[in-house]
Amino acid sequence: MEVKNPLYKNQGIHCISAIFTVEKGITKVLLIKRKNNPYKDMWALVGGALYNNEEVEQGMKREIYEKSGISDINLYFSGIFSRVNRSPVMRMIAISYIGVIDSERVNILKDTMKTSNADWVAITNIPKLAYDHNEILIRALETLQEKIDNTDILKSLFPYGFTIPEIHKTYEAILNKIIDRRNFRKKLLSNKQIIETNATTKFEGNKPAIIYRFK
Amino acid sequence: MEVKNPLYKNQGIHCISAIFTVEKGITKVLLIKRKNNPYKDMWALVGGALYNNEEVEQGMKREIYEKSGISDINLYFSGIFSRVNRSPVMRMIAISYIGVIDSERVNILKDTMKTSNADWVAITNIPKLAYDHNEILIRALETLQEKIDNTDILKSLFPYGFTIPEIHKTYEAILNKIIDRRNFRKKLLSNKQIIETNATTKFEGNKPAIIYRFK
DNA sequence: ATTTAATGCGTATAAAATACGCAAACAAGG
DNA sequence: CCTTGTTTGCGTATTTTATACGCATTAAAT
Repeated sequence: MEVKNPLYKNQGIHCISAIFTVEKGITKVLLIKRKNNPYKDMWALVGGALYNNEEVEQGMKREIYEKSGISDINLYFSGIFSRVNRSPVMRMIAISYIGVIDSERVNILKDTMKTSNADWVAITNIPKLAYDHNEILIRALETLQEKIDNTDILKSLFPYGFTIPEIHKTYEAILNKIIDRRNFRKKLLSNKQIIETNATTKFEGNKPAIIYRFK
Repeated sequence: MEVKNPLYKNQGIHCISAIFTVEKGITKVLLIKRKNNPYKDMWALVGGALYNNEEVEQGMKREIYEKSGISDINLYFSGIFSRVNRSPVMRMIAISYIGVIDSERVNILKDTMKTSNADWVAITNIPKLAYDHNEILIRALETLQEKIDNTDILKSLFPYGFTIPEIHKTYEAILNKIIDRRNFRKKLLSNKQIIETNATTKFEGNKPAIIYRFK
């Protein structure tokens, strides 16, 4: 069967991911620099067009892998962006997800088929991005805050273990507000997924912190 | 600019809505009977293809209006369904929303350009639907339960007022579990959006109930 | 030894959720 | 007219969760 109605021909899906990390209490997002038009040489969130032979989440992960090298990441739905002229090329509807990763665990590809650069950029320092990616990023930050308590976001940030002060600082960075240190500890340790190791930090000029890890 | 890569040509978006109501403690969803192929004469959720000149939520509301006559409804995002062959015609990605309405407030169109019938069907009695709409409906029911406490869903079901026993029964129907009557009352009345009228129900063989309404 | 700074543990209070007792209001039936 | 059956409406007691905050412990620096 062939569709005749031109009202819905040549639509496409953009799979856009806001990939976050937190470095020393600074929330950052992965941006790539576009090699091609449209928006050549502009910074953008990671993403691209969905292929006809793949599902949306699969397309997200392929784009993430192709443009950053990241291959193992959990994604969470964030939003849909369908302004009619959001792409100058053809009608494209963006579906956006968020993901979180420990930036020290991965080496980001700086040059690929379609990107000439890539970097973790503090969310307080975001330039004008391609397409409507600034808007997508704003929604992504809200999603990040909404999901932090009921997903493995914190776990993704500390694959090798963490101290309570470390993870507390990260939590505050994501929520962008002060959380009582002692109450945070209590809530965190009531989580059965967290186990204490017998290691501690050392040589930092004050009391060493116990290292925990996620099951 | 023209897109050459055939990997993402001729994709389309399905805007699919699961519109719910609750009648006497029975949760029901609006189904329409398709007039055309594919899936001619099968029941389906309300929806259709997004036009190139409209945004997703706009397309949802247009489809709802065209196929049911409902024109005033709040929608909440539910899910994305992108199985490669979910449509036999061309590559279509479904975006689904839920909405809730008091079925007594509207007259559903039974015959339109594209539908030969329409009805409120109890969720325990859903037939095999067109496309992947059974799957979309399962997700929609989850969304309905997730959103009931933090949206105007209950308000939509009682546009003219309600008694506590009525709304309690509806709440239990949606969550599909027993909620303590007295605690539900307390929680509901702590909501500042609810005001007491000086009317009560009458002549029902027991104590009359006070009629409340939403601001 | 003392100071300084951060960690780890504890208690007290407030707010929200849950469990459940019981009187008041009405219709129906003797 | 009084009793029975049923549902509404209001109340209290308990548990759980969230919030506020005091203070001793540990280690480096002096």
